[in-house]
Amino acid sequence: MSSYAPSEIEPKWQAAWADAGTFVSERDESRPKYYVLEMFPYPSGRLHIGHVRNYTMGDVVARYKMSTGHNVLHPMGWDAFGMPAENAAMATGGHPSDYTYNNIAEMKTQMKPLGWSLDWSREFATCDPAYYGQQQALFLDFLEKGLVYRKNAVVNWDPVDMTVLANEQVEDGKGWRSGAEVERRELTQWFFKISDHSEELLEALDGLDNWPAKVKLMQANWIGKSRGLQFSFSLIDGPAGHDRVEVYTTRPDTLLGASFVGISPDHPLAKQLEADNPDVAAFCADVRKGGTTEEALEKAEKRGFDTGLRVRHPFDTAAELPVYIANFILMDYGTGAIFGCPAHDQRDLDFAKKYDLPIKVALKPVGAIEIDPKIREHQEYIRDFKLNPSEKSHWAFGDEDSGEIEFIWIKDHALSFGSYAPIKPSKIPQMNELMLKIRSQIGIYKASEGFEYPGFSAIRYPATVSEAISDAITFCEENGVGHGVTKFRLRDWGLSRQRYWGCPIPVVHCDACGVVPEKKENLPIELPYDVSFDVPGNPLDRHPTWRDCACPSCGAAARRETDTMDTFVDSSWYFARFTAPGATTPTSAEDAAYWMNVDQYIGGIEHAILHLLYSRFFARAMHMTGHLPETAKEPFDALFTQGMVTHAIYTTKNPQDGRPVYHYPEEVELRDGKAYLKEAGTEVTVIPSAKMSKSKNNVVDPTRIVAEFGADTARWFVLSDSPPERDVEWTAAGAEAAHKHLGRVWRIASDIAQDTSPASDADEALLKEMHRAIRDVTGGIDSFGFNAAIAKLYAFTNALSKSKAGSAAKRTAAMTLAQLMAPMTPHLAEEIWALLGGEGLVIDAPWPQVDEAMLVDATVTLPIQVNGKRKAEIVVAADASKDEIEALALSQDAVQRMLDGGAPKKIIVVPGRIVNIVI
RNA sequence: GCCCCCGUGGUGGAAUGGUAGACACCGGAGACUUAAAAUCUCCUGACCUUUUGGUCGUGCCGGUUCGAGUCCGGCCGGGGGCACCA
Repeated sequence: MSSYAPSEIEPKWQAAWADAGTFVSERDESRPKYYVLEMFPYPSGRLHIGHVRNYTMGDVVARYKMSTGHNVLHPMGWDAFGMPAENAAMATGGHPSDYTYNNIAEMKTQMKPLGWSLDWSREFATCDPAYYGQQQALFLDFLEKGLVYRKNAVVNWDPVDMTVLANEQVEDGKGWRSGAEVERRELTQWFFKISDHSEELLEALDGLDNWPAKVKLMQANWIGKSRGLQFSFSLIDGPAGHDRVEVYTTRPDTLLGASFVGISPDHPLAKQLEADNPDVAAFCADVRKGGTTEEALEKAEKRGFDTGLRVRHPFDTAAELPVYIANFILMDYGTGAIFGCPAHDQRDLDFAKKYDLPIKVALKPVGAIEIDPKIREHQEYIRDFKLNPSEKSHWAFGDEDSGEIEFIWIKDHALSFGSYAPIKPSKIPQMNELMLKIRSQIGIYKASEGFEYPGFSAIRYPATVSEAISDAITFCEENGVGHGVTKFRLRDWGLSRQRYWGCPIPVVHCDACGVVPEKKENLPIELPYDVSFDVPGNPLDRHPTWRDCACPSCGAAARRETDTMDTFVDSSWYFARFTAPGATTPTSAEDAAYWMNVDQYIGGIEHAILHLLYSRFFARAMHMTGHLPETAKEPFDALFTQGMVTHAIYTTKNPQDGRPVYHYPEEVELRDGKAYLKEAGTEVTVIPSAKMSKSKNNVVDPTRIVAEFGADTARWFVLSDSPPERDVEWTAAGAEAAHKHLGRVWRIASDIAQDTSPASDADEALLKEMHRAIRDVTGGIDSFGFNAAIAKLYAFTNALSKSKAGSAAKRTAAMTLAQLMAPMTPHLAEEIWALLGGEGLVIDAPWPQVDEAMLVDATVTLPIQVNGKRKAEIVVAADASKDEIEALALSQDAVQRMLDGGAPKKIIVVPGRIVNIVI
């Protein structure tokens, strides 16, 4: 007998599907459509095992939906613009276009052997002029609708290379090539007005029932709706044109604790002072060093410059507050100016300590806990006591000598005060209990003595912080201090990139007419091929002729925009383009109406915010400009975010310099639970579950796996070992086990094909097992529980292998097994289907149906618990009454022993589940 | 720094609030074989116990419940994102 030979059967069935045109989708109004999409790849040229997992998950869904009568759209393309191609051109002298298209060809040859049910007839790359030309048309329509505009924005500027850097090109605040300290510099840039849609993008999240809750939460946090107070401090003797400082605060209830005002270095007042005062200019230049990321700004040491200017407190006109220029205030958020309340904000506290500013306590609890008046005298002890050094959110303040604690501070809940026992490590448990007690009372607070404004504290006995905020806004409005406003953290989407390998922005700069949109008939505005990458900066800027053009408005000589689009633009509508990839407009109405929305979208959690939010915005903008129907405003009906494929790293230390040396898995052998180098015998340190990285030599190459074991093994393994949303660790042993199992299935099926045994009384048990398998596998696929579905397939295979059933029942069971495996291991399934005489292709066969009658058992096993601990087990008829169950449960030896002659207090019988006896 | 997620045997993991460890890997024992490979069968959370059986056990500390891996509060540890990587 021959053996399982994937290298023979896989190409055979791939050819069969291709000949039958199985995966080419066409509109068919008579069948329900199903659009399954995996996030398309960047063409790195190297298929990664992570791609294999991502596309196999989509393939399982696609093939399953084909078997349930759906007209499935499952396309593939390339997210082909971006920096790696330019970096490669700079490093090796090639051209980004050649690099990209070669990579696409290479990756496609690596993808085909995996047997995914992709409709390659719809393939495109975002760097195809046919695609980006339509993107330019969309841009022009958006521009006309007022969805795009220009404004200044900050970029990372490398002063040596004279070029803009991406965040990933900034390392420790320095340019990756030049090593020069990066500066934040303003440039005029194009923006999409996504912020106009903040409210709607936030509210519509509620309707996305089949999105992971965590993605929705991340997006909601990103959009960052907040209610606060906007008001102005009047400036004392400010420079001309600056008589007040407008601030926005989400904590107006702490206004009485204000001790300084901070403005962004990019604030108009700061810029005025910068022009007038060299010291200010020096400070501003200094804080502009470093990258633009929020992380870099947050982590940077908080620094300020005392401008010498003073403002008046709106409620205490005798109090004057200093105005600082501070490096942690963003011009993009709120008004670019804040007031600092050190008593109730950690960052403000750090700042106040550093610049010796007053710390005014504005809030305190009222109620059971008495306030110790010594508190204010002991402010110098702030942070001198920690209840637990690792608990950053809890602070205790007090008298070091006596050990008396006067109050504690619980993060996010303003200040809480108390007077209680001395602190000693042994007392910490009691302290925690006390803190919990205080927690239950916090929020009932008022302004503390000494910082009151008549009328302000009187109104403030709200139950929660949010009520306090809302009361404070009302109070301020009534007293003519500012007004309540709603703000969003979401900023407009800057799409300009000063780079070559992207979609050119189709506008023209004319001396007479200004910024003029290109005419649609001139699209696509194609990238010139003859460019060089030997010097940094944008080759489009340096090109001798490309910029030259005629003004679309007046016809005079003009210059093209040389900025290209952010690659997120490319990926914000490709899903719509797949519905009509050849259309001469961005979309076609019939195709969009039929195929949209994406029924199931699958991709990495790393795209949870930006890509998905931008796509949601784009779908709305495309609807506003007539390119998508109203129903496609939320383009992804269901979203699934899958985990990474990880692999152990094998490392030893270089004896000379102690640096790590990374070894390929093939160089390592495992013995007695330890790892050794095969040649030298040196013991190797194993770092499990690490992200794959070329430099760490732990990348798994799918092409090699397919060559060694076949595509079905690779597909089976990436689905089998972990829940899809979690990371899976690739192990050689796991891959071999998967391969062995598929070989076993093949052998079992071959044996059954030869079997002629008559029907037996084991038939029913096997068929019952089969129906349970149908139920569980179907449920597993429906709920993205692929690993659970595969576990069930293992169990069913074991049952089939051991069954003494006759050949007819076994054949039925094996053919059903083939069908249930077909979404995961389609080649093997086709082979078995054909071997056992199945009609046509298994992919065309209707999905097996569960016979409910076959799922019912006559008896049921119930565990018996005593006080929640399992003590015995009883077998009862499925329809046994509660009384019968109770009686039988109580008669168990183990139960009698526990009862020791007494009577149970209570018996809980959960039918079909469990019995719990309370004694 | 801010936001989000995760934590169960030697390993990956399973478990509508209801028998923790399904299924698989590793390991062990056996069958087959001249032998090996392949294959097949059985065992495999820890501790105590001759068997029977018992105790403990889902990162840590508490809480809710007849019953908690699951729900709640507080931590600890690991990972992802933070707007020019895609």
